[in-house]
Amino acid sequence: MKNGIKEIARITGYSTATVARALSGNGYCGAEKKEKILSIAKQLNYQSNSSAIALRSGCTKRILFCIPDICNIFYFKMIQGVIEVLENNGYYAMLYTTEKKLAKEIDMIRLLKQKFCDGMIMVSFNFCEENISAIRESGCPVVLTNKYDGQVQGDNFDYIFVDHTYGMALATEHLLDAGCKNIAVVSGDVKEQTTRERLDGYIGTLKKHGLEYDSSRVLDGQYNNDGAYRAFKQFIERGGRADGLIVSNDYAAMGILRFCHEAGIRIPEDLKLVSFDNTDYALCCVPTLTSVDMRQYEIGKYAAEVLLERIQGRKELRNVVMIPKLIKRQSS
Amino acid sequence: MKNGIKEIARITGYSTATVARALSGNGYCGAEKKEKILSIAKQLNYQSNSSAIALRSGCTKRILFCIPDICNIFYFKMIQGVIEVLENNGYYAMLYTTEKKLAKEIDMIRLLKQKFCDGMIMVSFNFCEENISAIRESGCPVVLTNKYDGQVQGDNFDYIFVDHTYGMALATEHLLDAGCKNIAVVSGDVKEQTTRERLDGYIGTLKKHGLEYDSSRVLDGQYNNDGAYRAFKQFIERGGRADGLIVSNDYAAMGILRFCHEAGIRIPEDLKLVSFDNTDYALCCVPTLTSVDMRQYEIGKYAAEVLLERIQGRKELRNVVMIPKLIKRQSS
DNA sequence: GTGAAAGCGCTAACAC
DNA sequence: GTGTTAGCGCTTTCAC
Repeated sequence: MKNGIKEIARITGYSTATVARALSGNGYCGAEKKEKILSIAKQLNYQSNSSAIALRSGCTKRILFCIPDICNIFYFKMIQGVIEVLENNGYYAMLYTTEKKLAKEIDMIRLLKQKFCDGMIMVSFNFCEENISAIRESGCPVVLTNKYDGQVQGDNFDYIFVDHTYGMALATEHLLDAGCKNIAVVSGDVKEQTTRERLDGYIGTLKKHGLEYDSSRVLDGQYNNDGAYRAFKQFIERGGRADGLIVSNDYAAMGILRFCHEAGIRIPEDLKLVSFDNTDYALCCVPTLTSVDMRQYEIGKYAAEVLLERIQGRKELRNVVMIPKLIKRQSS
Repeated sequence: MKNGIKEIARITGYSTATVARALSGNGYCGAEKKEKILSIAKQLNYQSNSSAIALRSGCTKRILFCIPDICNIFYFKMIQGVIEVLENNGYYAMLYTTEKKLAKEIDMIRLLKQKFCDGMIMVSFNFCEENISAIRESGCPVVLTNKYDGQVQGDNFDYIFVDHTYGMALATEHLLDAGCKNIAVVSGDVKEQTTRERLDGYIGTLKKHGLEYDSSRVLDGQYNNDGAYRAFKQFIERGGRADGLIVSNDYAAMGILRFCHEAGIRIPEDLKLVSFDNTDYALCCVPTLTSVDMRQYEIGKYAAEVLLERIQGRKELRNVVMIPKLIKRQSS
């Protein structure tokens, strides 16, 4: 069953060009012919073929949005930001998860190169020689959501990022203001860029206040709920003491709340808690969580805007840095 | 800058057919020629054009996965189920959010008709004449994740669903077993199919035990956190009493936990709580939540499998019903 | 105003 | 083994 423009042309006896003109509204077509064509098209339940249009026009009107993990509340607002901007500009967003795997990232870049999409927004924890050079080779518009220092003039990618160091400084300052003397941190693997950047903010702030940095107070909670629970539990059981705690994200903070409940540690009386991300879940906790808003919505929004500008032909580099914001609630 | 098969043929002096054979591995091509072709292809950074292949082959190797709301933990495991199956079969899943809007659903069906994808999995709270007839007209393979009674032999869609009535019966039975005498429900709008199906399970179980159904104990919490919080708060403040509560999902249950904490209602001592969905967040709460697993992972998995079978040519209808499972935890 | 024809990049049938 | 050619469905000159 084929029912393209050709078929309508055959039935009506007009040329394919005329049919195309009637259907698209571009170019002239007599009123009578147009009516007949539209009626036949409706009857045949005609729909244009998106692959043919993409092939012909060289533009798909879609963009690829790669995130490490779709099952993570952190990305909710970022996704919304991206989708809103694209939708307002007649583009579709296709979501893909890379599961933090380089091979999957490379696969997505390959897809991009195959003109599957007009551009890509990529969230990754590991921008390295391999994926960056693949992005360069693709020659297609790309926006990264991390800082990337090796960018050079003429590159085909831009980046948007949030200042993790500053965010951590905000959290640390806040706890110091609240009178905390021993601030512990439940974070992630220091091999990750984000973890290191945040650690800098923590150490820097302590130093600024003339306080000593004690590495035994910095725990690896793997950015997740159970990891945070176990890391802090172990810390306390080994005799660690803290009156302030900074946790990598709201989900992990829920693990801390759970442990503290079991251990009889009162929040905020015994321990003041600050987490990151300021997701909707920060409001659902008992107590509600003080959290550093990492501007996810704006990241998504600007990433999409910057990408569309590139697609529309901008050549100069464009990078945006977002400033985190501390939202105070019951937990501190 | 064009660098397709034609360009490689021009440079090497071979025919496009030979180049295509060398690149795809289909058909014969002399070793020497092949080597030269591959080397030039690499040099030119050649990648096949996905639109051209889709146009030519009539098959895109992608499927559209439409969900009402991507920012909802309920869908996490369903998404994983879908992605896993598709990935194992060489397909890509494209995620789209319809925001519970009929117009967006219709738009997605239009995309499907435009051969944007080979098939579609659609989650909707509102299968009606309009979207179902659009699906029929599309003639493309589709799987719905709700029960749809109007299906007829020859239809191009299948459905997978979970028995909400049974799930609600499980929850109600469990609370009755635990000794509850007054079981309240925080659910959603009865205009929605799901809400009505669950209500049937609640009323049916009460009746089975010779208990009276009191509609004032069934509250509309809009399936969300704040809605549940406010609905239950109002209920209690107006003098409502309950020793058992069934909440529409884990996220909403967190709103109940928050209210109970404020109101000094102890869980499970004063109020036994059962929620739905059994997401990871049920384990993060204090206390951990008894929750009815709605088999989201399996729904996603089977939806993808059934869809692929359709794409591969199955003509008979295929419908699957999943049985929910109660997972007992601290809250009851 | 309308039609004929070329071509986007690829593949497959057929010829040699 | 390799080349020629037609055509997937659409758009866009260009000619009439």
